[in-house]
Amino acid sequence: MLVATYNCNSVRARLETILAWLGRHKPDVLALQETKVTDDLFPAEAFRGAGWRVAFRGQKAYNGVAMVTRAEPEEATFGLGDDDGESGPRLALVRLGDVHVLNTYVPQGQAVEAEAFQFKLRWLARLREFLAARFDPAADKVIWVGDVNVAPTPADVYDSKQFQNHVCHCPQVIEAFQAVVDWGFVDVFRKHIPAEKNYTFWDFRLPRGVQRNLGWRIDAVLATPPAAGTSIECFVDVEARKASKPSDHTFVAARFEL
DNA sequence: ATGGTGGACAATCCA
Repeated sequence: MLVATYNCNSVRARLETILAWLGRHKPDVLALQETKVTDDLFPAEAFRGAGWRVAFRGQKAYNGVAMVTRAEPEEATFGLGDDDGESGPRLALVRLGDVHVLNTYVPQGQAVEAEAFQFKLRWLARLREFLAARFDPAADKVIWVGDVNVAPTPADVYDSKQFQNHVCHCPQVIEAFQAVVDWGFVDVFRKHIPAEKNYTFWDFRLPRGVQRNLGWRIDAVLATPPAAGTSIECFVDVEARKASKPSDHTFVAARFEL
């Protein structure tokens, strides 16, 4: 089973890029974040016409998640389930047989002194509760992918010192993220890819940022031990970030013997 | 030196 993730920064603007990647890699699941479109305007027919199933939950201009799958999921749900739909466009969960694939777009947080940062910390705490209420990490096969907006170690950002107070790298956010991981996840990305200058995101605003590799690892692939134990590879499609009309993130994928 | 670009969507907001 091949599971992939991509923060597309508008599914409509990146539709051809996404369809080309699907055709090339034929994943079982592609998790998308920042689709930036309401459900009535989501380009579902473009995916279905190319032979894919797609489930999505979005809103106008911001956020939005989608799950593109080869087979129809037995279940597809959205949101953390503890609100009035606020978290829907940030979390998708599908079940394919006994495998659960979770897709999150964790709030970015804006600045450490902003209310949005407290919302981010609470959101991560709520995610741990969401998992604990539904799964047993020792028994259930759960694969968690997505834009987690956290670079959890100094090796996960090109200049760790410069970003000590950044919402994606400061000690408070790393602690909040680690609490979710400690619920029961193995870092499948790190199992296969060395902790040196291997990133998934390069800021649009830095001149030649990709060529200079001024990146961050803020897109994640994690899994509970019963699923992580079967992973055989993980890769970042850096070439896709260099193509015309890229997102600032790129595709990350992992293969499991599931 | 606190910039830069990209997307949505219509003046800025978010990243």
